[in-house]
Amino acid sequence: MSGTNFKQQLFAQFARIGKAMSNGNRLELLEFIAQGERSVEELAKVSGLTVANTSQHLQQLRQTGLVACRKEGLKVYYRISDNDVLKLFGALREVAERHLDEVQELVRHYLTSKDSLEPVAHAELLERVRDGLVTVLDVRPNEEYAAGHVPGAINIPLSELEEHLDELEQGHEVIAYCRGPHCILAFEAVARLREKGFNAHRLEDGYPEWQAGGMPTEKE
Amino acid sequence: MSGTNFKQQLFAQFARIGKAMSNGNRLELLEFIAQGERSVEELAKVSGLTVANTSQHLQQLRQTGLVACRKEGLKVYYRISDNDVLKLFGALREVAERHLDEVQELVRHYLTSKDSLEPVAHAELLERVRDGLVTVLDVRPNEEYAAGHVPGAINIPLSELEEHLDELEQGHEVIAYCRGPHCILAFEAVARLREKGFNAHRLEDGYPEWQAGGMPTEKE
DNA sequence: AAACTATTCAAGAGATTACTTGAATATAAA
DNA sequence: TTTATATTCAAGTAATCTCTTGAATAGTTT
Repeated sequence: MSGTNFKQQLFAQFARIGKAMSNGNRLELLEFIAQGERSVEELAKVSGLTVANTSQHLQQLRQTGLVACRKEGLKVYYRISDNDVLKLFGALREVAERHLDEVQELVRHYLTSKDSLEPVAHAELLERVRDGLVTVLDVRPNEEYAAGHVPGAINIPLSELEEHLDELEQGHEVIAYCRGPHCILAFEAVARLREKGFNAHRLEDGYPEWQAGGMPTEKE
Repeated sequence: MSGTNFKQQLFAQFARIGKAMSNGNRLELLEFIAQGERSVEELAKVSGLTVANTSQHLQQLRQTGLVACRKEGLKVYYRISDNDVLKLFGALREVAERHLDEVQELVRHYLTSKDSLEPVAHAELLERVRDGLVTVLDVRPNEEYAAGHVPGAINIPLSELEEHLDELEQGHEVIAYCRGPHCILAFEAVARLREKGFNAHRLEDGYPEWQAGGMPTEKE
């Protein structure tokens, strides 16, 4: 039956997108690329893969239309091809965070393990802020920050973190927070900041919990 | 570095979701399930797979949290676990339709091949409607239908098609339309209706083109 | 209990995937 | 032209995936 045949061919094509996203290294590359155009070399470096391997993954992403590239001189720069790819990535992430026990486990483990993340309690944070010892970093999107945030916090959405590192003082301690304990924005911010040499920590819970706990807030 | 390790483990988990969606048969099953709870046997039948194979695919979907199931007597009924799974599927579909040439090719080929789909032109449709010969079927979501539709068209979103087949007369010719030439809702409706024995056809283009072409419209 | 049914489990064959290694291209600099 | 650099290509290996087949399990009916 040709209708069925069409359907199967169609789903086989859809599956190519799934396949492109079925490898952790490729997803990591995709996320790096989502932060802005990157060359193969840069991507290989941040992902820890060999250049050849990186190149092969990138070509798979390209063949399914998830990324596009342009050549400039010796280098080839890869970028996300379209906004809908980010939406897809976000949807995948959400499903994973909500339905995979392993993800929740993983987040909980890393967020609570002392030597890797040390969350900072609410009261403790206020003290440190008063003493002028810390920079509080809100990594949520601009709109959410504008709707209310921790007093004195500066806003750098996670996606723009690398470009705005100059707003943070190297010596200063940085405390990052986001939406809540299940939101991994803050974790990622801390991980990235630590890679850059910052003394970064994570706020226990997120803004909703801060607010619900009766702590002071501030609006734009 | 434990931060990097966390990240890689996290992406490896995300990749499990991609892997679950990396097979055409599984995606087809997922779509059937999205239309309502189905037993393994039913799913095996509509997909054309063996029962054992179907069961194995279903378990993969279940292990990644995309579907859930309940047992009732001898049968096991599978359902979509959550709305966010549908969002993910929709996002994947959109990316595939917009970025894979093969999908566009496939749709164009099947949509234009005479013996399988025969699109109906705008002017021709109006004539047939006037003569009371056809039922015009709008397969878009309710909101879109409410915002404007082809005069006299009835609205059955694709996802509810099977449940509302009684609104269509068997003998009557059915002309389906959706958002546009790249939207495959209408094609699927036609394919499914034909499987059920209806004399179904597809409207050339979709509602935006109909409107843009200066044809009459109607609102809720 | 015995027979039946829907589903799952287990093992195996063939295809596909991920990564490595070393060579091949293509562009830029000397 | 020669040399250097960034990327891609190609071949090979180990691991994984899909599907088939036949048996095992769990629940229903007789």
